[in-house]
Amino acid sequence: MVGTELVWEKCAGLVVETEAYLVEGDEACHTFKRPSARAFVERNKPGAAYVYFTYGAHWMLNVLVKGGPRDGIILIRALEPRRGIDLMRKRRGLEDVRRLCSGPGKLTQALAITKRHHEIDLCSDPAHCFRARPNDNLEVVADPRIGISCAKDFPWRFSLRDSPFVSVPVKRPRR
DNA sequence: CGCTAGATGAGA
DNA sequence: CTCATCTAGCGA
Repeated sequence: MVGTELVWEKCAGLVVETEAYLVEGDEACHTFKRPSARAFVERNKPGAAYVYFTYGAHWMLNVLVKGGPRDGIILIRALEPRRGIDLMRKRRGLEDVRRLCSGPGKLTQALAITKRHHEIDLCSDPAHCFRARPNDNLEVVADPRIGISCAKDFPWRFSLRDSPFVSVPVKRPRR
């Protein structure tokens, strides 16, 4: 998904950072402890939006993927704003383009994503979808997930190499 | 720049 | 009680 364009009504941005959560056996995935999350996976097709509220303040946008034992939920963590930037600025109350969508809670605020988008199909609505883009030299790096308190070792945070739009800069080896 | 505190609501 | 976060406020 990194490198695709997330289209959201009047706004759009390049996906530059995601995190993968595995439905089976991943302690950090909602399905590990929540029957409601498992029911969501059961009743939905791949491409369904999984939107939830956390820390009493922030919405998180996730996408359901399916592949048998590799069923998963992908958290969209950061975007490089491409369209509707002034609208994003207004919603965020910020000017700096790099800070508009550089975090999972920031991008939902910039795109006005809330509970009402939970469970919508992101494969059938042109106003809410991921568009493939021609990417010639796309370099994606994998690192440990951040912001979680368990299963920290899985290197399932994926980001566009050297993107200045990610949430937390990827640690680069010194040279 | 880095660090910390605290807001705030839903699920279990 | 925990939590896949963010920002203001403070100090260097």
